[in-house]
Amino acid sequence: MPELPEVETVRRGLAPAMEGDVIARAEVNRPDLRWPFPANMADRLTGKRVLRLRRRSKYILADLDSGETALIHLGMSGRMLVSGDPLGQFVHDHPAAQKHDHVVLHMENGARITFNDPRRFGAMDLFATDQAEAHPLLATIGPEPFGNSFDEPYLVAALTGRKTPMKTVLLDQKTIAGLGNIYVCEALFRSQIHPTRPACRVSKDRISRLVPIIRTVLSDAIEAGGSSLRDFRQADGELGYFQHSFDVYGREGAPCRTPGCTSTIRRIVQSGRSTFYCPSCQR
DNA sequence: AAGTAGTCCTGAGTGC
DNA sequence: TGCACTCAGGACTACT
Repeated sequence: MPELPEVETVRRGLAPAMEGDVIARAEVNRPDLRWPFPANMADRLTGKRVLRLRRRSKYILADLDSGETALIHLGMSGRMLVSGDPLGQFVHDHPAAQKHDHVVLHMENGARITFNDPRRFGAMDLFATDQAEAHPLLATIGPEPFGNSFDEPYLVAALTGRKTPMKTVLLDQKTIAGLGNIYVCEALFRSQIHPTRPACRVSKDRISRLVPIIRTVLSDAIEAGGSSLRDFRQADGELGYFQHSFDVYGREGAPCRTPGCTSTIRRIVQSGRSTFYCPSCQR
């Protein structure tokens, strides 16, 4: 469930506890999540300084002073807990270990980072920093929505000739990085594009509107995540999925919020996933 | 090549 | 109360 905004919120929550500090000890409680952890992961993390935390799509990347980069993917149910931060940004004590605490990073500064993931769709990997762009998980990912290479000409080219439904195309990480089921539904609603419409049959005008709409949908959510971050700092330190209000996602049968529209939100299934949309507003 | 279906996993929710 | 069942979904793999 964590999509780009949630992952960015997690990255921002981890940064003050990790950037510039040394991993004093890495506790690895199982051999794998979705895939086996890389060989000797605990040893390769221990004693390394985190130079910076980056994000690419839905992946968090921690560049280490060993020349390696640690990749963290939250999958569907992954959460991060920050506790015991001596800088006072996370004021609570270390909590008792929970079920599904798979990896715990003990920082030299006293902070503790706990990666908890009940469904184990998450992942971790380690590789040479200068090989990051060639990593199989990162190599085929499309442009970042906030990057310069995501613009109208790019999106027009990416949609041209594609008969695939718009919903499916935007969910494809090769088209654009970081969108998941929720924000695709929201972006299509705001741009009034019907989710089943073949990509090649969306007008250039609508496509050009879609570019800023995707950015706004995501930045609104990041802003909401930022406010929940401030709450986390006072509360339990848990970083992951946050409450956010949606126009269509999860609102099957509820009234459309477009002023003057009397329709109710519908749910259909596309390639095995729920799509929510307004049958009147989206064409 | 492009598109779809199946797969992994656990917990929450629902119906009987 | 408990059991069986369905659903959630990111992203890979294996088909058509």
